[in-house]
Amino acid sequence: MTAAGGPPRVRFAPSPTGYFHVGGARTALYNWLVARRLGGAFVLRIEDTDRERSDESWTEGILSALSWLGIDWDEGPYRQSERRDLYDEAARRLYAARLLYACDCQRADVEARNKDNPTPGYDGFCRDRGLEPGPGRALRFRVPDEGVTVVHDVVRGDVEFANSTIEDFVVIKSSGDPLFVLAVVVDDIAMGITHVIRAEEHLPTTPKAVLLWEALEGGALPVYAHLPVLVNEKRQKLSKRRDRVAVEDYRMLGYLPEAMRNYLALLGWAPADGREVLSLAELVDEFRLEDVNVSPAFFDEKRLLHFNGLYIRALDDAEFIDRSQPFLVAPYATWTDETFDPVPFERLAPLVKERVGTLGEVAPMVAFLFAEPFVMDEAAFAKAIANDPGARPILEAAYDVFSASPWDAESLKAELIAIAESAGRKLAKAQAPIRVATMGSAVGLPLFESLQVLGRERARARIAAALEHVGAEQD
RNA sequence: GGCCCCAUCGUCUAGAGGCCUAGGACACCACCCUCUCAAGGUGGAGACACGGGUUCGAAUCCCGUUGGGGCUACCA
Repeated sequence: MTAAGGPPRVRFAPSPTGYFHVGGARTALYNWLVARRLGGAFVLRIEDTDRERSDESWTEGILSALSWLGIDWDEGPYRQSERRDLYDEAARRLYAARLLYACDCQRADVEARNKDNPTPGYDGFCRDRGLEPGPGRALRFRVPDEGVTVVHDVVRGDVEFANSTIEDFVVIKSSGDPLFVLAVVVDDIAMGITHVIRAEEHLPTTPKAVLLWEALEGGALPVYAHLPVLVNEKRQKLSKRRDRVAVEDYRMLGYLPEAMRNYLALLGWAPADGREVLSLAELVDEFRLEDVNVSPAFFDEKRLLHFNGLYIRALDDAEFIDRSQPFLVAPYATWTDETFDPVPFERLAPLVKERVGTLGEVAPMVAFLFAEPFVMDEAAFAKAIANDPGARPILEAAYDVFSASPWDAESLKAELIAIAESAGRKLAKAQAPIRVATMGSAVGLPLFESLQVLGRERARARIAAALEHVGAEQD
């Protein structure tokens, strides 16, 4: 029987042993969606029973990443390191019921005995030795020799494990510290968890959890849901060491949390119709654990980028300007506070918004306005000016005409069209030298609006400088 | 090796026996739009791993093979 009826209580239980990656974020999201949809509770629990590898700074990173994603918790964060008494008590109960036994086997001994064993794992050597618990002795769970343990999983159906294939697993280390499988079950029971939603990699340990849950008389088993793993381009499970997929990295690159959330939600789940852009409210409303896919999904940054662009363009101008602020200072900005001016930025912002995939791309696009000294892309200069014999007359004409022309985008465009005509070029070809001379790049924001904001003096000064530069090179 | 999971375009997926000549999206290609770059529009190429069943009929159900993945710690 599984827990049913009533609002669900779910938990997200990361271990603070490294940076928070997108796989964990997806798991947290799915848990959160289940809780919010059914009016349940989302419990946050830090699984730091491994004192060697756990570090408080990783916990802080997890908390901040969750907050950034808009995933809030109703209880916690609990820390397993502070709940030691509960695990000790559970172990005492299990030992008293003769479900646990002490073991002093060393790994090497077990392996030596298992040399010819076709089904390796702990061989039960200490099962009936009657060793007293104590320092240097681990406590193992006595797994039934026969029968099967079934894991009822909403996404995978029933998964059966023959008890004969489950070894007598350690529950308390020889140091006396509890092992995660015990801590998890004790906590899930104590916290009234109704749904255990986690990554597929935990599926093999789930029968052990079920055995412990029953041994501890935890009542109705939780509903299990093992989500497909997220994989890299080589189809391997995303790993903190191998793959650069920290949520924090995406945040720093200028991804929007709502875009990340939307993308993550679609990794292993899709709404009934073909919609892909879904608001948080829609996600909460439509997400169903039963509809989660079973096969691994590749975390595709290209697709994430697409979603991010969509979300950025959907921002209204004022919000875009507001959200860009953190990305207009170092290390994104190549200028100093003294040379930055919010007014020109805000005037070009609507044009910037249409052209960036991440907020991290904003600063480079407007750097021509603020960076001192002005930075020139030498390759673009060579192509559009130095190696183009027609560039000089165009620049000279622009330099002259711009001295008196009305200074607005429309007039500037008209002037350049006239210059292009007399140079026998189309506007697309004629604008290149001016663009490179004034903006330092062959690509970027629309030229005329940019010139208008740049200002007559600076525009002409840059054209003059380009002329001088090309003159020097040709001498 | 053992246990377990998975298998639709390169990628994320729709598809729950006839609606499939397999739909959408990203990426890719072409064209249109266009002051560059984007964005946008139109079109194109691109998949049911294989073999057996079951059935009047299978991408959908069953079995097998192959392939991929996870776990196999006194990590989580």
